[in-house]
Amino acid sequence: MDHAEKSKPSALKKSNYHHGDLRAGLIEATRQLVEEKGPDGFSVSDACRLAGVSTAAPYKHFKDKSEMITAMVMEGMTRHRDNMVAALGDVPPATPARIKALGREYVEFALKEPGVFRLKFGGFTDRLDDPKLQEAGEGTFTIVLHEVAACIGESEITPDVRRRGFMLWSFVHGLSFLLADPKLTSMGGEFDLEDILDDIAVRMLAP
Amino acid sequence: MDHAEKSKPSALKKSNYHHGDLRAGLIEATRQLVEEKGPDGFSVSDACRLAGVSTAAPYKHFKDKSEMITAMVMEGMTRHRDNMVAALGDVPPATPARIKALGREYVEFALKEPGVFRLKFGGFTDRLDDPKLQEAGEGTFTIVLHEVAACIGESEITPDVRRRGFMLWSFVHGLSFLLADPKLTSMGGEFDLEDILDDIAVRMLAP
DNA sequence: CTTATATGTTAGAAGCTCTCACTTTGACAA
DNA sequence: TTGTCAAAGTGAGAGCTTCTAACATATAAG
Repeated sequence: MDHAEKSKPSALKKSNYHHGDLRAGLIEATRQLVEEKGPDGFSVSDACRLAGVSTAAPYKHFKDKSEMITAMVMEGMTRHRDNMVAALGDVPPATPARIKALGREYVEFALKEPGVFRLKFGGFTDRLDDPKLQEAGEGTFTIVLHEVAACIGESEITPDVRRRGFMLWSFVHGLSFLLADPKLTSMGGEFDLEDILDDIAVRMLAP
Repeated sequence: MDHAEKSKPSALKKSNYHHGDLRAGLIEATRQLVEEKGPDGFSVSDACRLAGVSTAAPYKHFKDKSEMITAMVMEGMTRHRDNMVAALGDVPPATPARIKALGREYVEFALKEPGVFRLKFGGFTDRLDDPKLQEAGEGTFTIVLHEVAACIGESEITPDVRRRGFMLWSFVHGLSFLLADPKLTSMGGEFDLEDILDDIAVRMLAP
C-alpha cells in the first residue's frame, strides 16, 4: 500500500504521510465496517487499519468515536434523502404513485444499508444528538408532507396532512425495520413489496 | 452492602461470597444500565459494579457480553408479550378494540423501556441471533394474527390475515420507534395515541 | 463428615479509546 | 528561493474494557 489513490490535492501523491482526505476516508471505512460487523462490532482501530493510518489520526478530524459515527450517519441521511428525491423523478404530481415511490426508496435504503439505517434510528440514537441530524430528518419528512398534501388536495400542511404523513412514515419505517431483519422478514409470509406499498397508500389517503 | 437480600436459598444469607441469584441480578443490572446509558454505553464491568461482584463473575453464567445482553432482551420480550396478553383482558372478542389494545401495549412498552425495545429490534440484531429470540417473536406475532383473523371473520390464518397482521405490526412497530425517540416525536405534531390507533385499526381492517 | 460441583475471586493478557509530545509536509509571506 | 507556521500525521502510553486461567469457598448429596 503505497501510492496512487485519493485525489483531493492537485494531482498525484508524492508521500503518503498525509492522506489527502482522511476525513472522508474514515467515514467510508466506518460505513463499511458498520455494515459488516454491526454497530457494536465496529471499532475506531479497525477503521484506522482499513484506512491505513495510525489509531491516533482520527482524533485530528473527530472529537471521539461517537462523532465519527455521527458523521457517517449524517452522510448516509443525505444520501437517503437524495435517493428519495430522485425517486420522485417524473412521477406525475399529486398522485399516490409519488407516495409509493418515496416509500419504496425508504425501504430500499434500509435493505441496502441496514447497518446505517438502524444506526440512524435504532441503536444509538440517544448518543447521536447532533442537532444537524434532527434538521436533516425534518427536511426529509417535509418532502413527504408536501406530497401528502398534494395528494389529498390541500395547499398547505394542515394537521390532517401532518397526521397522515406521520402515520405513513410510521408504517414505512416499521416495514423497513422488519424487512431489514432477516429473522423477521419471514413472518410476513410471501408478499410483494409493491402490493404492500400500494395497499397502504390507498388506505392512508382514503378520506 | 452486606447481608439481607436475594432469596433463592432457603431463608437468609450467611455470607455473601455466593450471591444467591447472580444471573437474575446481572440481567436486571444490564437492563438498568442499558436504559440509562444506551446499548453502546453499557459495559459488563458496570453491571458487575452494580451487582457488587467481580468482573469475572458473569462468565460463570454467560458466554460473553453478547449473551448477557441477549438474556436481558429475552426476558424483556417475555415481559412484553405477557403485557400484551394481559392487555387483552376482558376486551370483547373479535372487535377492533382488541387490535387496538395490543397496539397500545406494544407502543407503551417501547416508551417505558426504549433501550430494551430498540435492542430487541434495532441496534444489535445481527449479533443477537439466538433462535429462542426468533421463536419468542413468532409466538407474539401469532397472538396478533389470531386477533386479526377473528376481527375479519376468518377461522384460520389465511394469507390475507397474515398480510394485514404484518402491515399492522409494521405500523405499530414504526410508530413505537418514532415515539420512543424524543427528537422524532415532535414531527408528528400534536396528536392522541388513541386516535391514531383507532384510525389505523379501522383502515387496516376495512375490506 | 467429606467431598464434588457450582459459583465466586484475583491476576493478567490482549485490545480499545483517547491524550500528549513530537514529526512531517504543504502553503504562504518575505 | 527560502523560512516559518499550521495542519495533519506518528508513537508511546494511561486507563479503560472483555475475557481466560488458576485458585477459593460454600452448598448439597452421599
